[in-house]
Amino acid sequence: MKEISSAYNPKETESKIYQKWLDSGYFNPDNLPGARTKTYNIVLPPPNVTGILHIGHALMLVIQDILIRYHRMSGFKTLWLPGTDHAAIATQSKVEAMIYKAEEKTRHDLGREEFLKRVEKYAQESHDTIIEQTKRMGASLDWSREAYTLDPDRNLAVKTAFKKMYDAGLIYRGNRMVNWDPKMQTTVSDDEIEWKDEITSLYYLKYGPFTIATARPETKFGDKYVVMHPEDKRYTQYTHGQQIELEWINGPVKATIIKDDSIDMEFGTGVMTITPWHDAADNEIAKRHNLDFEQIIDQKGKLLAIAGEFTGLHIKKARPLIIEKLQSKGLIEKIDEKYAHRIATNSRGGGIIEPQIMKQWFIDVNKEFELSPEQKLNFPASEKATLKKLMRHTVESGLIKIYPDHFQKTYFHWIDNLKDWCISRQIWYGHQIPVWYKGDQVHCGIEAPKESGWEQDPDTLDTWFSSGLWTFSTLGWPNKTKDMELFHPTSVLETGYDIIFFWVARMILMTTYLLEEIPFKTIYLHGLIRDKDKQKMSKSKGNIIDPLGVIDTYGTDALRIALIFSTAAGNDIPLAEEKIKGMKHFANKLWNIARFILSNTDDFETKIDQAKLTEADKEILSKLELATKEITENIEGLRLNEAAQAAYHFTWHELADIYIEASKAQLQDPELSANTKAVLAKTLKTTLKLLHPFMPFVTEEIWSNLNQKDLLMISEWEK
RNA sequence: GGGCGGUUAGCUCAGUGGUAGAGCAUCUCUUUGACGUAGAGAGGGUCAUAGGUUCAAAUCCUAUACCGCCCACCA
Repeated sequence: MKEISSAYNPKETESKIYQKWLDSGYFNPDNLPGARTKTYNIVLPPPNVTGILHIGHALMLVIQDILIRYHRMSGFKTLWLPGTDHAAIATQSKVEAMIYKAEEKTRHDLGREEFLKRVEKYAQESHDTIIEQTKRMGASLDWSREAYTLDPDRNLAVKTAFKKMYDAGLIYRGNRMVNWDPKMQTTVSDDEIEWKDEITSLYYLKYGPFTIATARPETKFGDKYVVMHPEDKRYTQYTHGQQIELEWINGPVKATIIKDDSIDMEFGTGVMTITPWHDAADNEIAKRHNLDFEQIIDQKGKLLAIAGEFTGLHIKKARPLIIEKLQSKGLIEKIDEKYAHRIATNSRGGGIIEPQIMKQWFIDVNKEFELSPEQKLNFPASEKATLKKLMRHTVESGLIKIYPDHFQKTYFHWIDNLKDWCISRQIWYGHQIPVWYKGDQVHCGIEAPKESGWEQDPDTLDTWFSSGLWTFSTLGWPNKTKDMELFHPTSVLETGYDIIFFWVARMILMTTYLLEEIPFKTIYLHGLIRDKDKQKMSKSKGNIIDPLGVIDTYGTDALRIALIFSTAAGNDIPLAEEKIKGMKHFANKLWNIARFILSNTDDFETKIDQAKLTEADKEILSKLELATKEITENIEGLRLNEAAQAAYHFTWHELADIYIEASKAQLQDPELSANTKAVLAKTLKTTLKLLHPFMPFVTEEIWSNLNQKDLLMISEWEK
């Protein structure tokens, strides 16, 4: 027999095998042999260029690679399309921090052009790292089609999409309340806000005859509306619109009584004053009653002229001084120093959110429009569409299926509460808004106007605007390409459930409008990986399992099957290193099964003689057929964990424990020897195929010893 | 305040109507020509609790308890 080490060595094998796959060209569907009329296609959720590969990426890559390899072996024209995301705010803030640390310079010190050069350099390096790491997972991605959310092709798609929506009135510019991050000097979307618990002081202030409570006295200068519930019996003497004179921070003011049923009578005194410019809830009340909006705080977090003697002070510094003044004027009734509330922060590395009313670009989710007669959404022709309606319709009608299905409710709930999406950001790294101004004129287009004097809007687009186009911008849209024709809509969108709002919903929004079809037929949501204490993995907690470290110790195949083995869709996964270790044993077991069989036969093409089958032979062949059926059905049904368990169980407890033991005696029997070899050969070959999607490296390596004419990765999955 | 998920072996998790499973841990045996990074075997579970449906429930229904997550304009 050939000289094969008794222990499987993943390190030696993996890079060699991956290169072999690359050389074969089979990652690219155009190179796959056979007729292949059916297509199967997944776009990789693009990892952020700033990041390094974490265990969540590893899980995503494994799930998708299993689906891809299975379908490739099953005769589909299979495309898995890779790419990375420029993650605008996250990337910019990271580079800004690095530059400030090294040179004490801000982006404004460097200027837009120079700063962007720096960001691009960083993004490029970071990109190379994460791509190398992705390859180590064994991902069979078609690198010839790799895309970047900020490259020229995607930029064309973004501009085209923007223009189409602008022309249809679905994108508008307007003054609205936004989440302003004074630290990064940009707006942030609702979904990018992270709420943090904080203990602070709650001040009870005397506001004329009332007592109002506030945690933010520095916003109170402009308060001239006092709001209470219309049914609050304590305040029946006051009427809506009534005006009263009272002494306030900087002197006497005239306050107006407003009755609004959004007021919680139980809270404090049941009375509050409002700050429509700087608080979302107050803003809603003010809009309902058509009240005045006054800005108190500027974009840097400093108080405006309305603050009188405090003008120009930063709110942080102003607060104690304001309290002092209120104290001296006798306007403070009491202070609750242990008031627990939540503050909004920018989760992408910025500061505390200060709501502001600003001129921004928005996508109108409620504006009605008509779909073309060619629409592939089965949306009733009699009805006017809105983005919101289409988002709901695609899932409700079953055009798009979500696994596990309870996430449907989450999805609907989010849509029902969806407000217009603020898409402009005041950062520099990203797609610049394709709108130019000249005096009062506005031009939206793919190219800048030819005449001089036009100036482009300096803002960039929310990173999810470009991500929302991902399923088709990667296929060449807006050009009419062969890839678009073949591979859209995509088969499955596989991602973590934490990203359903950010991304999944936005892809549906963009695709249903721009293409009038669905972006994908199935959404498969995986869970979040947590440590054994169910904590989210994060650098600050120091509980990260580094997939690359694990690969070095146990091998990629062990990590892959460990990740999938006990992972039901949508469930969080506390990953224990012991499981990976156990799966390393499994890879080794398979290796030695192959070694045993290889030491007994060189010929893997011999036909099995049905007449000579022993009971043990019949048993293993029938179990093999059963396992094949079970694994196939489970992969088709997206129960990858059950498929993996079935493959594991068959290999270890049917093939190794029972049949290989039985075969030892049969091999000694001259009557049975030849046929036993044929059964062993057949069983090994099929087992390798069954395990290949889960453990591609070790199976391909063993396969290479079987004198087969082509790679295991394109061998036929025999159902 | 709404919504969702979880509670199964010492630990971490699979299992969704029909005799309870995996990895790790524990114990015993095996240095036999596939495998000592191992194998064979063993112990260990009233499947959170209480009701209900069913011939049959870890699995379906109802309630309770505890844990966790998401959403929300409580000053």
